[in-house]
Amino acid sequence: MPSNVAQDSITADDVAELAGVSRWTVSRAFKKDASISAKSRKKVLEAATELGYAPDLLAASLASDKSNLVALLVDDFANPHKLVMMERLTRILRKNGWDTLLVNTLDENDASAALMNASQRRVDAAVLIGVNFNDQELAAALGARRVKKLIVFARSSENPNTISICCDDRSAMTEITGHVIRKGYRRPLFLAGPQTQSAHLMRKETFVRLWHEANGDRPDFISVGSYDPALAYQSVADRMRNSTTDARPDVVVCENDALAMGAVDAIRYELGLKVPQDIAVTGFDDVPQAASPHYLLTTYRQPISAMAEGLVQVLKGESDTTDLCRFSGQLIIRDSA
Amino acid sequence: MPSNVAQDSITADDVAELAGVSRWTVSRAFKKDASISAKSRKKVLEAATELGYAPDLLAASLASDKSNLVALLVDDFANPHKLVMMERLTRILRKNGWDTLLVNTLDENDASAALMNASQRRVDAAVLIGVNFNDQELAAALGARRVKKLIVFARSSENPNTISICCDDRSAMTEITGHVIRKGYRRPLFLAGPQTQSAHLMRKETFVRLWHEANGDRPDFISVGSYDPALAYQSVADRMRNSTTDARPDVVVCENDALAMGAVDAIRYELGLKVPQDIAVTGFDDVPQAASPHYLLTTYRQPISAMAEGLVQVLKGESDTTDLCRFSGQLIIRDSA
DNA sequence: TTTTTTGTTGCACGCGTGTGCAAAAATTGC
DNA sequence: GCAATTTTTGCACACGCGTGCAACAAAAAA
Repeated sequence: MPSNVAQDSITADDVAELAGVSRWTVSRAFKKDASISAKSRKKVLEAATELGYAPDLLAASLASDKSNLVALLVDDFANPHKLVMMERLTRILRKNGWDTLLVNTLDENDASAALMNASQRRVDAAVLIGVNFNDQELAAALGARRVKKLIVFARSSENPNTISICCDDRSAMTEITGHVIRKGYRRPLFLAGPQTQSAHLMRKETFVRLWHEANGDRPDFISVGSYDPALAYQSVADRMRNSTTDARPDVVVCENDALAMGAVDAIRYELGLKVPQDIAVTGFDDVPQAASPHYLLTTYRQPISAMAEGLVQVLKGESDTTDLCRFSGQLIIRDSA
Repeated sequence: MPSNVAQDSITADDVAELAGVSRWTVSRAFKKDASISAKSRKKVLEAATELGYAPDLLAASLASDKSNLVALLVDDFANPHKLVMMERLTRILRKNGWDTLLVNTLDENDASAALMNASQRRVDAAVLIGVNFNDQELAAALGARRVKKLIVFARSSENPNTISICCDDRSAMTEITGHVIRKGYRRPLFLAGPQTQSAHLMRKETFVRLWHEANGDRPDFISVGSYDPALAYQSVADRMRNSTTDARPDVVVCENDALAMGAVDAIRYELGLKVPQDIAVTGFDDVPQAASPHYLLTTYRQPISAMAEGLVQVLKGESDTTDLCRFSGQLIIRDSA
């Protein structure tokens, strides 16, 4: 090999030389609101285009201690709603300058290992959209100051060190309950997900309380180990197979659409009954499949985009923190109830 | 503030001091197969645990020119199969030391902008699991040496600068076609996705060719603009609404499950017909929903995990490159055909 | 024209780690 | 017990860019 000229990576120095300015001016040309004349910015950008230069975000992160990276922790890939959230979050984050590190926490025994790993990449924040996070572990991870901001998305969290961005579960469930009561159903069954974390109990408790206030009795409920339609199918089938028609619920109120879809299928294909004539079903999330003619789920749509914008505010440090858990969505009434 | 002691970030220097060794020994303690004595590694690791130290991956990437980061480009969030692939890829990549940058390319007018962005983070490779990638743009992005490796996952690509990891579409479709022919269907309709890229045509062309060889006639087909069940629903409904029973297809062979699910729903809820008695349907991918009693799709399961392991081989630079497009999956026969 | 103000540019230093090589220590052979 | 090995350790330098400040030029005011 004859010479040792720099081969692939062009740096700001190269651009500086070509543009006839200093390296720092190059840096400024790429920074919005930087103190630089229009003339030299133009010079620099032209030189950059000619050389095919783009700033190295790794080096920038190291130097500025801001990575513009957000870790997205997910542990529940059976729920199609996660796909919706990922799409919305990645898009809106990107629009605002953040990239997304997707972390699958299914294998980790605890989320803090994943958090640790994310922190090694200096993420500006970790966003949890999963379900199985132990509040104590989160607290520990934050205590060790491993990650700058910890945000629980689309779920309420009681952990004071955590920022929760979600819609008002209580008022949402109140709408659903009101609809169910108005429709005149008499024997509800609440289908809940994992009962391990307190944050998951809100929807159930709200429903149970409101129902009791309205009708005097306390609705029955069952829970499944994860938000998986197949599991919900099994649970509902097992539960109802031996019920007499009289003892059978006439409406299944589900914690979310993933469970509701399993419930609908079980009612139809396992019990041979009709939805909603024999048993009605409600969901939560309004996943795309909920609108299909097969399900036509009555459900509740969270304002994911607005919530994602709220997340951006938090990242920018411009949030009022107070209203982040009071987003309100929309009850979507379809045929299933 | 009285003193200026280092507050949050503990570096290798801190650990070195506590362990009584040099910073470079600390570095070695965290590197597998490094030349270091068991004794000093133990000392270092204990000190690290005590201080809560973890190596900074940003600085490491910068120094070593290896980021252990892979960009995953996705532009198709309506297809539930993407969720399966993301889960599998993130898990297996992580197990092998790579983190995943999730890039939503829905908004980008072209994938090369997304590639550029990923390259600024020095990703070791970009993995495409989307659909709307223009081969010319890919070539341009690679030509500018913006990204080290470009991998097309679960799709074949003719671009020579690209590494394609996928199952053998031809033999997979041959299995499906064989099943359809053996079942004795007479009037097939092929339901295809976007017809913009040549890589998408393989399944259709294989089916059409084999069918023609077997039965002499050429099957009809329609295509939809994206792999979205709702779109497939519309297309199938529009297509068949006015068909007489005789002219109607008796089997709809779909490019994947997302389309097949839309087709099944259209047949049932728009045309009021039965699957498979009136019209049969086949899919591709074996998404979780395909196994639900509502669809029971006859479909083809790709060996995603094995393919992901193949991807790891490529990342490690240990691949034989040849067999990467010859993975073979499994025909899953259910009730829909 | 001189002084003040505003706008623009250059630079030393730091961010936290890896690499390759040379010095030092530990181990082995005779 | 000494030399030849092998293992282990330390170090200068590099990675590419941002920050804060000081120097400089240009425009505005006097």
